[in-house]
Amino acid sequence: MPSEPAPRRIGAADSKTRARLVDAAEQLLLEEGHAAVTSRRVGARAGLKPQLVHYYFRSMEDLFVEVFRRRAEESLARTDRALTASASLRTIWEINADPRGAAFNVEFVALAKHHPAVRAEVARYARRYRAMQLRALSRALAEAGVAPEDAPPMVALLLMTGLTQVMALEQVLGVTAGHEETLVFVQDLIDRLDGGRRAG
Amino acid sequence: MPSEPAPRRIGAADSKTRARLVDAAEQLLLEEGHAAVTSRRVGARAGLKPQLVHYYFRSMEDLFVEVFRRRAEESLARTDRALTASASLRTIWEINADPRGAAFNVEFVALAKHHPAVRAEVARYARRYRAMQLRALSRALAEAGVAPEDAPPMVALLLMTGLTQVMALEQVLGVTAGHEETLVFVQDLIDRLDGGRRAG
DNA sequence: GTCTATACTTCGATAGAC
DNA sequence: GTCTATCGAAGTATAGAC
Repeated sequence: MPSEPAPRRIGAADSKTRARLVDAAEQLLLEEGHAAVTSRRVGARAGLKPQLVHYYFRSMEDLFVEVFRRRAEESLARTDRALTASASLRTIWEINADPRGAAFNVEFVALAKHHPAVRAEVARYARRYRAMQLRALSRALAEAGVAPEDAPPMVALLLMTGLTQVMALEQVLGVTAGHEETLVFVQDLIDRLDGGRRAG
Repeated sequence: MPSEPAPRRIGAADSKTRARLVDAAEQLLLEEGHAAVTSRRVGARAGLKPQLVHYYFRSMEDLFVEVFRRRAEESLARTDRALTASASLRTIWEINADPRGAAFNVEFVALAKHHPAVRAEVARYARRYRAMQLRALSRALAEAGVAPEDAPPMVALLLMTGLTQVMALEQVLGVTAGHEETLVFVQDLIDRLDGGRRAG
């Protein structure tokens, strides 16, 4: 049987040096975009030799996946805590409207289009996040007395997600016409629903 | 006075060769993402020497701007034609739901984050497109008998834009849970509004 | 007005030293 | 288990020939 072409050795996953490289990659990704995340620049940012990137990660794609995974897990945990503390419509909206992570999304969606490993990881996270929010929103809408026929939780969730994402994205471009008006409208709606429970 | 540092000569804007380079760049952008749009690869795709890219464009960023501008103008013209022919809610929705261009958006938003010239061009287009749609949607909602207090046109437009964008984006990831349900819901709503004009 | 020869930088990756 | 010396390929851009 044709043995594998001698895989090169990869550093331990719990290495301190490895964590520093992931930190550096994350910073570069946020500040300058994924095109700036090269082994040389990551090494320089971490104060380490660039070759170490290739020692700890089989490829640059692997490094991207690791950066994403770390942030995604943290984000899921934070959202879970917030929803456990309070599952009101207001809380769910605020979690969605939080612009942190919007810059990340832009970079990782672009990466996902052409890197299968990144795409798989982003998709996995998107599904978990969606399911978590859907559970909370279903309950919150029911408690607010909104009938599922009038506003199916999944439809409401996609509308909310889309709205916050498009506004975060336009913020980057400096296009903010209508944002304030829309935020006021949505928050009024939520106040009415959250306040007047079982009122319709 | 310190004269400019000798700008190098740039090819004519109406050159046939130049158009071929823009075509090649557009193809590469769609197929493999903006990271694949390098002078070498654009040249190869066009069947030309890579140096020609630098003859016709002062920088790679200029090439990106040109690719974007060409598509954006075409898209604006197409939308304008569609809205002139029919300004119903259904038409406006269908224009938005058209997934063509979604792949482009992902690439150019990522580029815009770190290339000022691209950002300015994308923002300019976004504003024009938004204004064009807002005019049409305001009229369509009024004709359907929807009061601006119940559904302000700007709010409705941002919701619609966000919804179609987030679905197009998730399509790329292979995450389509809830999409069908949401499409049916929206289309039912539109049918009711477009059909029962002045019904409320 | 058009194109090419060439310079110089940076890239990802690996083989082998400690 | 950790790190470095080094490679070949690919990147942008310009000066100068036609």
